Amino acid sequence: MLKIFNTLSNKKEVFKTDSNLVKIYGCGPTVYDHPHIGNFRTFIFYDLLIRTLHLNNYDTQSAINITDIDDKIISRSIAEKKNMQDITLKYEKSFIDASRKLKILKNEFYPRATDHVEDMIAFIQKLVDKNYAYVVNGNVYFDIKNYTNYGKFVNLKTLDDDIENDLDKKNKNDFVLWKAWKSEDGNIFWESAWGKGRPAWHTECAVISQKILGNKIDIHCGGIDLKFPHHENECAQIESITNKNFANYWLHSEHLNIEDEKMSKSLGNSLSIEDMLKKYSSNIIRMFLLSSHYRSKISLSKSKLEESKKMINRISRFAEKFSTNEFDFTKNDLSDKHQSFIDAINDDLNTPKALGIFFEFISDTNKALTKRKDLKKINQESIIFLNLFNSIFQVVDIQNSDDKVFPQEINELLLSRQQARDNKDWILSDKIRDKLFNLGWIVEDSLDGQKLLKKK
RNA sequence: GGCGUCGUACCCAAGUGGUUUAAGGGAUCGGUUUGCAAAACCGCUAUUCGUCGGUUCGAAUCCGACCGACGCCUCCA
Repeated sequence: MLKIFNTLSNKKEVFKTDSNLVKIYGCGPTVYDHPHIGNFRTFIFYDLLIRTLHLNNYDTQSAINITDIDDKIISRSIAEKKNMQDITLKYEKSFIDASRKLKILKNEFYPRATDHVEDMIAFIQKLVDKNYAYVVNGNVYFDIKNYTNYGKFVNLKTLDDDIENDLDKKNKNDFVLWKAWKSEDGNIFWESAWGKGRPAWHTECAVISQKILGNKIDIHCGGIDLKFPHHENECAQIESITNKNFANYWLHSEHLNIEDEKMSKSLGNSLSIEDMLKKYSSNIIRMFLLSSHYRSKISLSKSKLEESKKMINRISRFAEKFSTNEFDFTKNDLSDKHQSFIDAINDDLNTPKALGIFFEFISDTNKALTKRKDLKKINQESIIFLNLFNSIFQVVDIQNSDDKVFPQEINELLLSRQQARDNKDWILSDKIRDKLFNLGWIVEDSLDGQKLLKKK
């Protein structure tokens, strides 16, 4: 039984659908710059969610939107004297590339805002017709006073009512649906009944999600900072028209901090995922992100990344003990240990707890292995667990037999080292070990003879 | 200012009323094993969960106050 924390109710709820196909919409990147590791905390969380649904035998259909209409993109395009597309396509590619490298399952849809502007205009017109929106100087605003359900994610009392400088708006928290063209926007605009302009962010997501996934979305997710006002405003637009829940479950992931501060491009403390991947493998980054719960803040630190690396080493060494061509499991073979791992994941995606259970299993199994009894059973149970674990975490590269073929030179060194060992010539044996190390190989002596590992 | 989240060992991090006199990982030190290493294993490291009160037969877990960190209320994953 899968439970997830629904931000609408602020409670863990049992996940229910009337269809086996779960539709998920995740707010994606604004493509004006390279995505950073904090952005990817959220995208890895989406991936975790989808993998967990698959573990529970659901099929999924998911979309992550590409926000390619935005003030920052426009100002950058003007400043750099480039076409808007030259910028957006570059950073969209950067996002997709990093997603692939981080082994994020491919979503069915990556819709761009620019491909749906006509629908947005039609949608805004509907809101205007129904009196939920008003037009001032070519801008269109949503009128929150005309929509009684405003305040799903926020306590309205906390919002103050001063209109301050923005005299166009009736209420301070009215939000813009359509932004009128200004001279700074250059030649970037779309024609509409209200004049030249462009759709605003909240409308982009609202329209795209409905267009791509239909009006029955099971899960809508995003980073915690989008809860208010972005998701509030999406709900207001859609639900004022449909009178139905826009999405049944809203999931929000916490931030990644750096030195106790939120990582963000505007704070200037961001670290691009591209640069991170130069220093740390995708496995390490995944492990780092998944070893805390998605609703807790985490801090980026070198020591934590090093720790993640060591965790992966421990798991990889464990995995190497088993014959890998049998990596296939059926649910019928699950033992209590496997089940408690699944239970942890199904308890609101509790990856740290699940990780603890898996490590406990590794430790127990290593103990059992030293006794060299029940090897067949241990082998099977371990292979199943490794596969189960990896179906969620995806941090172990299972070695296939090709990796066990070593270069000729290395094989010769191994052979002569074995001869030296047979002759109890420890000095020569150690010399060859050092030589192998310098060539990038670690040799270890076990009961079953020499074992060679590639230095990482 | 308003609203909210969090504070668990040297570090990271689960647990959110009794089966926990607090999982798991990292680190340190000692030991087993090994020709020596490495890996693996064993042992040590929180009678205590920010502080102080309260509720309860019983609290890290509920309530209150205080202290500290962070987030949202403006663009943001």
